[in-house]
Amino acid sequence: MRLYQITELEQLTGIKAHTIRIWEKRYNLIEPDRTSTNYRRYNDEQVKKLLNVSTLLSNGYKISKIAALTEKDIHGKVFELNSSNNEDIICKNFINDLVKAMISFDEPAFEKTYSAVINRFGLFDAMLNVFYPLLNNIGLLWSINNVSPAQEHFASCLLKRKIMSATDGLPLAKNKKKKFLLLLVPGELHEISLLFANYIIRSKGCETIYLGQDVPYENISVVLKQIKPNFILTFFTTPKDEKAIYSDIKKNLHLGESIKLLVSGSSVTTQYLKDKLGAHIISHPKDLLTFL
DNA sequence: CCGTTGTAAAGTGAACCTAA
DNA sequence: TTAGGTTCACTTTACAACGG
Repeated sequence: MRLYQITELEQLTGIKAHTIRIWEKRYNLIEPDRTSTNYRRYNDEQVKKLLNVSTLLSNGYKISKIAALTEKDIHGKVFELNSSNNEDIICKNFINDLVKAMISFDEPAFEKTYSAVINRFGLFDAMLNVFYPLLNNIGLLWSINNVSPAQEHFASCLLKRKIMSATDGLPLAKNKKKKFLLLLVPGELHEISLLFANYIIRSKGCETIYLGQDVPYENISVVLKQIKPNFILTFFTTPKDEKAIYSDIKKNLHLGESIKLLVSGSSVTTQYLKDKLGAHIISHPKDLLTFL
């Protein structure tokens, strides 16, 4: 079983490490094992408990009251809350449920929550309201080390599969005038946003050519010549400043006048690429919808 | 009834130490 | 050098008690 350090717990639950320690001290809320050097190490059950606690907390329960409850009571209360009607709370509960399923590699539970989310929001709003926040929570989109812990991997693989099958279910492109090429350049590894963008574009009836991640620059040139897309959409999520991104694009991507570049991702926060390359900056999935 | 005061709970900040 | 641990003191908030 994987053990978590307190900062990871902070990430997963959104509760400050300091606060977690204080709760431990004042209420014995969660008493983790310690390393030989006295560092706290939390197990899956403890993470789940804290997720439940955070759910109750955001529903107006006092920490002192929560701390007095048994594990079973906490579970019961959280279960009741899932039938509440407040949008924010529902999202938060969904996210917590998904994190819980994820850390215990519980695919059926993940599927169950996934279906509930989709039923409620549809794929588009589910992505915005639940799955992006989830991925942010687990540090996936902004992860610095490109080796994801197994649980992140598990969750992102499931999500990818879901988006792909949703995309497959869409009718074929009707609008042949707009052809999009979607890809990630070498070094960019987080494919989910790209898959989601693919879904959005396809759902608007436009044609897409999906190349996925880690496409060598030589291959891109070949594809460009052959299929002549109207637009290229790509994401930059690995931390890198925009000047470096610019020079990479300038050096490696030879776009003619006829191809418009669309860029997005957490590393693209300014208008720099727009000024330098005339690129269209997508800072939110809704921007993409507007663009279409 | 309403403003004031007291108090406990909850969370935060800072200092200082040790481990990684 | 940074992350994590402990402790104390502080601020903020909620709420009950009080007195006019």
